[in-house]
Amino acid sequence: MEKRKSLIKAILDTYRISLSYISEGTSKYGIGRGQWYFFNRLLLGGDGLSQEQLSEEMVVDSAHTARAIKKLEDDGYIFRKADPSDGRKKKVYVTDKAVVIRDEYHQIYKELNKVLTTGFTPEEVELTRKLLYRMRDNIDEYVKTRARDQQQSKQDG
Amino acid sequence: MEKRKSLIKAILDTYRISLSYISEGTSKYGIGRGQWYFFNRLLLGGDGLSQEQLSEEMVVDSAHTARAIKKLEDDGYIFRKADPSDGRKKKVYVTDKAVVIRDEYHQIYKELNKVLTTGFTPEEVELTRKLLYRMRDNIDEYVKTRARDQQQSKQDG
DNA sequence: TCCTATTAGTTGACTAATCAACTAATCTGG
DNA sequence: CCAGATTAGTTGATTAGTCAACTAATAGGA
Repeated sequence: MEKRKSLIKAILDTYRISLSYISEGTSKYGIGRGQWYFFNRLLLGGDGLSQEQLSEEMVVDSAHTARAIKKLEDDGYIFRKADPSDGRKKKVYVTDKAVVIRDEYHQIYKELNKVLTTGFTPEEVELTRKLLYRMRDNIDEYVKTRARDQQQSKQDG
Repeated sequence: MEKRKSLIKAILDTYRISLSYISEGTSKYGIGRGQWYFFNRLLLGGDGLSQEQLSEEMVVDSAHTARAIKKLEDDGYIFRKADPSDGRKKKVYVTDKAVVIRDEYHQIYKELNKVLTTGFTPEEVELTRKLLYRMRDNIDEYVKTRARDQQQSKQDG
């Protein structure tokens, strides 16, 4: 890993430093490093997802989702409702307590975005976003395809 | 966090998925999710750093560095030598056991890089690298400046 | 229908990472 | 030189996240 050459090192650093920034901002709401992205998705991106959907979208284990969602529920930010059409599923919704802090909470991420892209032109910001999602989709596709192939070869014997 | 809009979400996803890819590759050496980046740095980027330098460069707590380095030491991949010029410091070096697997180990990251940048032109790869490090430096600078300011205002009363 | 396979969620055990408190060594100002 | 401050590293307690084993509900095919 030569210095300033590796893509994954830049991603790792940016993730770690951003996380310390975020958790400082969210800690006053009692929301920790393991919950902010769930809360974010539900409060700013829309609620009513099942835990399975959340796990898939957040790219984390369902065990972690269960515990993170429980913490947000205990803290009064979300509630869960059994899905009437499927007794296994629990759909997750934000409470009024969450809605009240929405704009204030959103600021943390708007500010982070501003810090990350300091000195970027609007075109550079958009370009960065596109390149990042292309990388994200590349590795996602690769890992999923490999998992499918392994599943297949197991079935084939 | 609107879908496919957020920079931090793309970074988070890419980090998580890449990590699962990496740990699958490194696990056969007994190197886990918490050690690969230290080992990478020492084996591919040069050894002889102190734990403090490693913590700074990897952007992790020194407590984690101590434990990760201890694990790599227990597994025989690295060794530590007291710095003769400063009795507090322990410099970290890779062992022969590590050097032997270098090329093979390096492949994991070369392959990851290839997967991440599938469909990228060489110019796009270079551009991505530059944009990522600019973001990394932006947030790093911001967090460090704020830490300094807080330190300052504490001293001033 | 009923038997099996799959899916959603939970729990326990483990590894990863942070924060705070501590020890020992070094540095610095008087 | 020496007393107080800083630095490097360790340890304990806690939170974050994964993996495996489990329960309960659903889906699907004979």
